[in-house]
Formats: sequence, structure tokens, C-alpha cells
Amino acid sequence: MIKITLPDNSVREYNEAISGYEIAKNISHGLAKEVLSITVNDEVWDLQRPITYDAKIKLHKWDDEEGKHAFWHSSAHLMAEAMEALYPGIKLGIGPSIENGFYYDVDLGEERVITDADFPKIEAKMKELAQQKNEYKRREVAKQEALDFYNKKGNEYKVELITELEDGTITLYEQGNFTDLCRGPHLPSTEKIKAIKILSVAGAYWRGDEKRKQLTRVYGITFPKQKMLEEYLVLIEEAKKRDHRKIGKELELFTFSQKVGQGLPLWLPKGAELRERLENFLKKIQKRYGYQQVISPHIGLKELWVTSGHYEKYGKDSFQPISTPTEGEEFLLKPMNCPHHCEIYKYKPHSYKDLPVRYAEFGTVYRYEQSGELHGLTRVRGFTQDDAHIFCRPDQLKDEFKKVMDIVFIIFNALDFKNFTAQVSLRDPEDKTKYIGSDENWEKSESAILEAVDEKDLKYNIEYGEAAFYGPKLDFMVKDALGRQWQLGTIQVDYNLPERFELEYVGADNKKHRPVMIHRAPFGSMERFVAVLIEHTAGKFPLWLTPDQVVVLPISEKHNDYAEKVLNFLNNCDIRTLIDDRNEKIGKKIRDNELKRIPYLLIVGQKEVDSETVSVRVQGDGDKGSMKLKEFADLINKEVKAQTEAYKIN
RNA sequence: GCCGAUGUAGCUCAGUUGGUCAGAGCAGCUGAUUUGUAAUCAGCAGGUCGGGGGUUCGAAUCCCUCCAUCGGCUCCA
Repeated sequence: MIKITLPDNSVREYNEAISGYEIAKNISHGLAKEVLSITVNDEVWDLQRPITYDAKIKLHKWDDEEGKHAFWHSSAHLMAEAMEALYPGIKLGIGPSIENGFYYDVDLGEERVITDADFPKIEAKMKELAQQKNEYKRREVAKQEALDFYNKKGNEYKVELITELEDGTITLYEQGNFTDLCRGPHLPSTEKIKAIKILSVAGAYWRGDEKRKQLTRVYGITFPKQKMLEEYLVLIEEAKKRDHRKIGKELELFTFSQKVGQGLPLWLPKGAELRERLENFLKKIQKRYGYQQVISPHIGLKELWVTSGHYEKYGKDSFQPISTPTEGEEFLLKPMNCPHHCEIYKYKPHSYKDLPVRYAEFGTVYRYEQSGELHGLTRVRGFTQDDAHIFCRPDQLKDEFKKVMDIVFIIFNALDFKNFTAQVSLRDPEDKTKYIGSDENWEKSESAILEAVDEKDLKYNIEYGEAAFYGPKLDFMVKDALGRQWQLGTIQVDYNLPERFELEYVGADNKKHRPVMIHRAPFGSMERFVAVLIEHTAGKFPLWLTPDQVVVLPISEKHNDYAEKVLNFLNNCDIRTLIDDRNEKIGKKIRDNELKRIPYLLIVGQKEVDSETVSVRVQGDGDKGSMKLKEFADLINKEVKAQTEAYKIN
């Protein structure tokens, strides 16, 4: 008798071994049609694998990660089969499922390349193979058998993988004429794979090691329905339209210059205005939370970074020191603001009563990122952190953490990031030697973070081994309007710098104690945040933030004087207003300004002149009729107030 | 940094068996028009075809090299 416990704790009993697929069929035919994989006692299995003992199970459909994983992993095998058929003699590396789809790394051998032009061929072959409805068959094999199989094939990659596996745990999967070393799980058959798209091709090092051979990585995605593929492709198109590099150019927010250097953004007037508004917004919040603004220079003596330990760790891969005409003097461009802030902390002795001390600075830093790594505003070589360092007593850590989280929440709410989660990065429990600071301190701070996120009711996941060497951290991820995930703000505990800079405060016991330091940047960096904001809003920023709020469009030159009056009136009401008095037809002016994503367009002609009104048009939403000028100004101010008041932005 | 692709006017892009191939649209300027809710018409101007070197009678086009951008990999204090 085998007892199968379902997620709702109901129990089904079977007389003999039974597969996940049979269980699903038992429950309902509809379910059996949709189910893709099964979790058996915390292990994900193939549906057709017999369960021979009592188990807790969960059946996975497309909507579950586990279901998609099996689907895409099976698709990777299908693609490998197709590629083996099309390119005889290729050697397969690894081929996992990823967040959106799957890839396979292959060694094509000398003088063979795959380009975009080959994609249709691969897709067609995959479709042909999928339609054969081949079963994915799992087979447990002895290590020697697996080694023999791949040695005979001359595939050194698989041989290397197998060598590292333990005998008795090795499985092969077969479908059609294709065999692959694989842990599974897989779909019952290729039949379910209906819609196929090869997405891209790129190079990737074998096992991610840049000293080893570079393989060809082919990316693809598949779906159980053609319609789902089409929707996915639409989403990709939409993402392309929202690319911050494209919108940044269209809206004249920022640019790059080859002459200035790669990865060094130039903020244009509109972008600078937007950024400044964001900075002022955060400054105001920080003031409420007891932060003090400080300012520090862009360079510092090399010695500063030797003290902090960063020179040893990153010196070789950073911008190299700046030498002065006097021999022996070396300065570094600052890659971070912390050491400067530590020195600010040290300008006078601190009492335990003074803590926490919170120094904030929009500090511009320079990091030598590898050239291939640069990307728009999200990865640059010069950027401005919305940085602050909190120096506090160990017993204040949790409270300070919660306060920083409040600031992060205010920002996310004000900018309409409704969907966010956090990642708590803790020590690797297996190896505690690579971290600096006492066990006791680590335990205290890790539990402080965990208590803080619990008390703030934040959705989070824990990553062990992801902590920095100097302390645990909390990172915030937001989902944008297209469901893409971005990492923004960060809060990090640091035991290293207070030690290295010998920071102190005098306790109630009149003895010297070491403060704890918190690094935090709710935006992350101004560059990255603006990039994410652009992609989130598609360039349609909230009214309070957008560089230009209103544009006045006179019907003809005869109405320019009145338009000028409207312009001045609104600007006097602190409404950021432009005028478009070009000699163009009104339709043209509307089109151009709609494309500039200015939220309100005011059309003024003879009617409006006579009645002292404006005709209001909302960006993307058409004509709203006319109203008195004063009435319009009140409307705008009310809307801005509604957006800002909840967070006391202004 | 590595693999692959790309680089033509401010923007988007045509233009390769090497020979009126230096083009178009938008933006800009000038003029006409004086306009009522997403593109008025005409004219003008604008590029050492990413930089440098080479092959050739002749190079945007072929080769080498450097730079930058894009897609990945690796990396991200």
C-alpha cells in the first residue's frame, strides 16, 4: 500500500507503484492534460516515474516554476536533438532552463558558426521532432557506462561533468534518437511543445571560466500554445520600445560621447532637472529621518583605500592612481564614499548619546567596469550614489534598519513601484571563515535584519553565502510595469570599516566602543534608478516629477500673445510650462508634443482668447474640453499635491 | 577583458559581383500659408560613409588595426 499525500493534506492510497501522471488522471482528465511535472518529497520528478513509497506530492502546471522548468528543460533537449541532426559532430555542453526559456551550449568545432539566419532552420527541425511525440525516457546508469558512452562520442565536456558525479546518481534521458546526460525532470513527451522560437546566439565560456574554451550558446523559448508565444513576443517588443537608452535619447535626458569616454553619462538639461527633483525629494525625506548632508571630494589619497582594504581587493581592476607633479603622491578617484564618511565621523569624538549619526551625500564615484559590461545608464563607469552611512550602537541596528526600510517604501510608493520584494543575504553557514567580524556580531546583525523585515511585513527570500565579506545585507527588487525584475536599493551592515578606521564612541561606562556602520542607498544610484524609472513608466513620469508639465499651443500666430499670458500665469503658479509658438498647424503641434510625453497640452485660439479659458488635452487621453485658466492651474496644483502630500515630498 | 554582430547627415535608415553611390524621411533654416485637437506646401543647407593604415587606375563597398555601440559570457566594493 502506497500513501500519497496531496498539498491539501488529503491522502490517496494505491496498491502498487504509481506515476504522477496516473495520479493526475485519477484526480481529473483536465488536470492530467495540463500537468507537467511533480514534486515528490521535495524533489521534482518526471510525471511518468513510478512512485514506490509513501510520499507527499504536488503536481505542477505551466503556472508553477517547476512546470515551466520541466517544459523548457525538455525543450533544451529537443533543440539539442535538432542541432545534432543539423550539425553532425557537434559536442554538447550544458543546456538548462532559465527565467525565460532555455539555452544550450554547444561546441560547433572549427569553422562552423550559427547566426540569426540559421534560426528558422533549427525551429523547423525542432517542430518536426516535437510532432513525432517522442517520449522522454529516464535511465539510471553506472558511472562507467556513462563515461564510455561519451568517450566514444568524443565529448570531453560531458566526460568532465560525469567525472565529478557520484556513481549511482547518474541518469540519462533519451527522446527519439537523442541521449543526454541529465538529472531531469522532463515532460512525458515532446508532444506538448507546440510553439518554438530561437531567440539569440552568443558566446559563453565552458563552465563560466574565461580561461577555458568558448562555446556557442543558443537561446530559445517554447510554449504549449502558439498564442502564448505571440504574447511573449509582443512583450519583448514593448520592452524594446521602453528601452531607457531609446527614450533617454528621444526625451533628451542624457547622452554619451566617445570623446568623453565610454560609460560616462552626460546628463542633458531635461535629465538633470529630473534627477535634481529626485534628489531633492530624497533629501527632504532624509532630513525628516535625521540625516545630515555632507560633501566630500571626488578623490582621496591612495592611503585611504589601503586603510579601507579596497585597494588590496580592487586596486588592480580600478582606475589607476593619479600622480601629482610632486613625486610619491598618489590619489585615487573614489569608487565609494564610505572612507570619506568615516573620516568625517572622526572629526570629533562621539558620545553614545549622539548616536546614531547619519551622513548623507549624493556622492559621485568611479569604477572601472569591463568595457563589455557597460549598458546605458544601468551599468556605467561614473555614477552618483544616493549614499548615506549610519554610525550606530549595536543595540540600535534593528531600529535603524527599519527606518531605512521606511524610506525605501516611501520612494517605491511615490514612484508607483507597487510590486517589490527583498533579498536577505546572509553568511554561508558552511564556511564562516571568509567573513570579517565576530560570530557574535554577525549573529546579532543577521537576526536584526530578519526581525526587521518580519516586523515590516516585507516579502523576502534568504540567500545564504551572498553576504558581503564585511556584513549581511538587504537588497530590494522591484517589478516594473512589464513584470521585469530590477535590483534597486540596498542596505548593508559593515563591521569592517569601523574596525579599519578605528571608529569609536564613548559609552555610558566611559569606555571606548566600536560603532556599527550601515551603508544604504534607496535608489541604488541616480543613473540606475532613472533608467528603471524610464522603463517602468515608458517615459511618462508622474506629474510632480516630469521635467515639463504643461505646453501651450496657440492655434495661430494671432494667439501667441494670449499664449504668452497663459505661460506666464502658469509659471507664476509654479507649474512648469512651455510654449510651442512655431508656425505649424495645430495638429502638428499636438502630435509633436504628445510624442514628447508632456502630460497636459493647452490649445488656445480665438475662442479661448475671448473667454479667458484654455482648451485642455491630456497626453494619451485626448480632448478634455475647456476651462478657466485659474481653474486649470488649481487642477494641476491639486494633482501634484495629491501625489506629493502622502509622502510630504514638497 | 572574451565571442559574435554593427557603425553612412542631429535622428531613423537606403546604398557591396569595387566604377554619376554620397541618397531618403524626420529634425534645422528661409519663404508661402494663419491654421481648432496626432504630420500644410515649396526651397535651402547639412556627411573627410566611426578613426588610422593598406590593396586597386578607382574603396562607403575588399584587407589590417584601433575606437565605440549592440547581444551574450565573465565581473559588479
